[in-house]
Amino acid sequence: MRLGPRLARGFFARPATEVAPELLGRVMVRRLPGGDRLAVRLVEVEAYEPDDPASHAFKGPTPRNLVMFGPPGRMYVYLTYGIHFCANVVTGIDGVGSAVLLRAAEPLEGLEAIRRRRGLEDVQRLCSGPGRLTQALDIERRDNGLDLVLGRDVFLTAGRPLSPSRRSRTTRVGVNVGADRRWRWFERGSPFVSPGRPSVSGKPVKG
DNA sequence: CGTTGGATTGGCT
DNA sequence: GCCAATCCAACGC
Repeated sequence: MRLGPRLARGFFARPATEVAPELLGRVMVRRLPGGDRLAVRLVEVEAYEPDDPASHAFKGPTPRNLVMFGPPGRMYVYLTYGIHFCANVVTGIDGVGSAVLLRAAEPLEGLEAIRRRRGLEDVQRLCSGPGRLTQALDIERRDNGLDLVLGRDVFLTAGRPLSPSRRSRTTRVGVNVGADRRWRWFERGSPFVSPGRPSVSGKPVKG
């Protein structure tokens, strides 16, 4: 399986809506304390821009979202619904808050280790959602702020990016404000994409 | 200081 | 389809 070279800082130093679709087909590598290596291929992402009311960064820096305002290429991890962690890649320029949420992936390496972590056999559901992906890769609060460009424990490699014709684009999942923005991208036809339902234009997700 | 609700998931009706 | 789980940042008083 081709991992390719690491993605460089410059790759992330662009608007989230530009970086997000180009992350499809890239490989996320996770080195576990025991030495095991996990690798997954990204198949679903969402962009969160600075002027985006759905973004954690919309109202300015807070202790939680501070990493989003730091340099690009770092990982922003937060706890959602008190239960699940979500992993993002920080994008744009230092000092401005933007990121790409990693929503789903296809396991490439360490399948059995991932199955054990998830307590689940079905390959298609191992990483098919933001909370599932972080559980599969053992990403939690302690990993918030890790540098994906220079770090050893988590990083991204070139993989094989998807041509635009193999990408699909919709509104984002679970978003109530800024629901009209079509900032979710995924690999067309992939069985590893999350089952989450995109927001409907003009209507909130819930209610 | 008390309340609210969320970039979700899995289990149950 | 419905809803509980479980934390805590954000916000109102």
